[in-house]
Amino acid sequence: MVSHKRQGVRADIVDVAKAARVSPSTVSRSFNHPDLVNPATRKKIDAAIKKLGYIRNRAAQAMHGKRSATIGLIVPTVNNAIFAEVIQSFSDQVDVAGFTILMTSHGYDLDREYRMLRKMLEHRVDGVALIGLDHAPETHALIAEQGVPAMTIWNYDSHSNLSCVGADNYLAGRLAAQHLIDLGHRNIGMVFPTTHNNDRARGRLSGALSAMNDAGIDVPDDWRSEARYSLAQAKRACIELLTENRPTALLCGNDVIAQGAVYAAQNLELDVPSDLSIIGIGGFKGADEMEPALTTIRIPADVIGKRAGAHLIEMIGNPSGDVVRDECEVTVIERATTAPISA
Amino acid sequence: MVSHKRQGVRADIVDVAKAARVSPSTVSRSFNHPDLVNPATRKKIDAAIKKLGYIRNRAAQAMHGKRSATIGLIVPTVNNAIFAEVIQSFSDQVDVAGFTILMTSHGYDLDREYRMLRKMLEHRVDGVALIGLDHAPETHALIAEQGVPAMTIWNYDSHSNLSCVGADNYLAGRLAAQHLIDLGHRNIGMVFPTTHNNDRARGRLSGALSAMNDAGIDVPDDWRSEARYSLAQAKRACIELLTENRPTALLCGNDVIAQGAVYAAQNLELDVPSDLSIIGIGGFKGADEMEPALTTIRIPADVIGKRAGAHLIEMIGNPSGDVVRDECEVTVIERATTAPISA
DNA sequence: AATAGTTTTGCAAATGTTTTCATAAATTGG
DNA sequence: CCAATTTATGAAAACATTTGCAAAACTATT
Repeated sequence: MVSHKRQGVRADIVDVAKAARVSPSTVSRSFNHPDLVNPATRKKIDAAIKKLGYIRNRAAQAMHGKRSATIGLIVPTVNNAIFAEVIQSFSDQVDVAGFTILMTSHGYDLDREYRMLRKMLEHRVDGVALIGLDHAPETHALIAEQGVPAMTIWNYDSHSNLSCVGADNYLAGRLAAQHLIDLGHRNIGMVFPTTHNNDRARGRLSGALSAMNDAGIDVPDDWRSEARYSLAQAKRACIELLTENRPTALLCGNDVIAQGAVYAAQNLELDVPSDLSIIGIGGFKGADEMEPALTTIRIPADVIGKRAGAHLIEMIGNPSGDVVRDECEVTVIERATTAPISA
Repeated sequence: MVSHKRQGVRADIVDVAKAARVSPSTVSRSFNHPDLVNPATRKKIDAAIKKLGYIRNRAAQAMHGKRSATIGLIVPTVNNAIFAEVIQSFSDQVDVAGFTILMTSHGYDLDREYRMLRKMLEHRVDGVALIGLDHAPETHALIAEQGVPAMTIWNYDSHSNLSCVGADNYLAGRLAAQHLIDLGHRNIGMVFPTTHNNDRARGRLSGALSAMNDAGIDVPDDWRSEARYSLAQAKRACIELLTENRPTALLCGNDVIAQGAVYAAQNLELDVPSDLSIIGIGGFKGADEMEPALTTIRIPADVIGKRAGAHLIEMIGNPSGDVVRDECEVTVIERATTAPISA
């Protein structure tokens, strides 16, 4: 019997070559440029691969300056319906192009985001995707310095220096406010998440405020409330707001808060929408299945994720260095939680 | 001026070595065994690293047979509150140990899961985590053959041949049924997701059925309904079930279905819990914030993810080959959607 | 000041691929 | 049937690290 490599050791490209009686180069070519190798030889090689249970080593490949076939995805948190949706569609999109996702979360900590980016670069990802446009200066610097194709997901900004695909949150805020104004509301309460390190919320808020301002509507300070991302918190904040004041409508910075607002109204025995109109922003999947179905400004997470993936792959394919900015349309989805003031 | 490497090319460990006037080996050691290098030298090296913006190459490291510092995570979908929660806590846990997650989803397609596993192995992940215990035979074979530390998350099974950490779904099903039975219910409808390729649902269903059987309760065929994972679908299924029959309680295979059931009841003007008790299984974060708050069997996603991460890291550290099986406790959380039959 | 012991460093080989270049074999055209 | 192409393969260098081994530089001990 011919001498074996010791058991339990993973087969190697040269083991495969030996077994197929060809050179390692040919095996490598059979993977990467199948058209350059004789079909008959390829068959022998495939047989050897199967027999030995060979699994190619991407690390070795990446080391060769070739693509690592990975894309870094850095998100604030996975545990959030709306991010989960983008992540899923982004992941699906890059998967078909043969990429695998390296994912980390930073819990809205920009320093941590920077560290995660470094980690990704250590793994030599072929590209990175981040959420939103708020990043530490070092993060921007590192991306520029390393020249890695990068893409920010979720926000559109016509002046961003990083490529971006997403929605215009300012516009979303405006649309939400405009919808309420169009229905005749003048006394509008606002419940938003904190805008610190959160450009989404910031954009929405200032958009909403500007629309209100244009319509000559003033929002008193105590008609504005801040809620963190949690149904319970949102509900509590809304109950508080509604017991002290009595706006005819509530503009909520996201759908979770809006849902909390609906619960708050139910809790206070206010009828939605006849006593109180409620509008959210986001359009997460469950929103039209609520009772009553939520009126909201839809930000199309699936489309955004998908397009972000496509753009990033394109950028990896030919790194022109040009920044791409792709605006995804936001739409007002009128459902059952808003009604004209007269009703 | 001394000749430079051409601009724009990433610095390399030998560039750093040159800049710090030491050998590449020393630089490498300074990363991997800092205690073996003189603090003064280390300082010089750190300065050089900073100056050149050097980022170490994990690929090259991995190629050396060392750890790749990545863990593969293969899930059915990210886009599901309950998985998102496990993913997050798993990810946090392995992150502190320096690992990065390579993540893919397969959309409940076991063939695709196998392909994803191969992909992970190509990247030489140090370990893999899968969801649930239903996998293609080739998946099991590949894991065994490659000897990669593997862990299944979400289900506990005292006889599983793969390491597992999770809850006993059979028990969860039993507890849910028992809770209703204890409240005096005898006419119990059941709404479950499809049990094909879904061992979670299968376990829960058979657990529930066995408890009912023990109590001498029979569930007629038309009191059982199947709903896919979606609020809208669940709601529809429940409305259908409730218009044709009038059980006093509904046992739902997961919390999303339970929430759909609550909506269905509201839609039919049935009061929950006085006209109809509803119990879910899962305990997702939003459940206690619903109106009314959902009674459910809590399966502690965060604990499961965390412990799974810990176990897997442990297995990577010393690959004894022993399978670990860790059962996480399920608890009935009695909230506002269940009440005694007499009420 | 010489010896032994310890700490710190460098050399060179090894890791698993891909790729360039060269060569051999097969095919085509005259 | 010979030259000119074309196609298929192999040899060897390259990629960016890590590590075993040995040498060199210190310390401590006498």
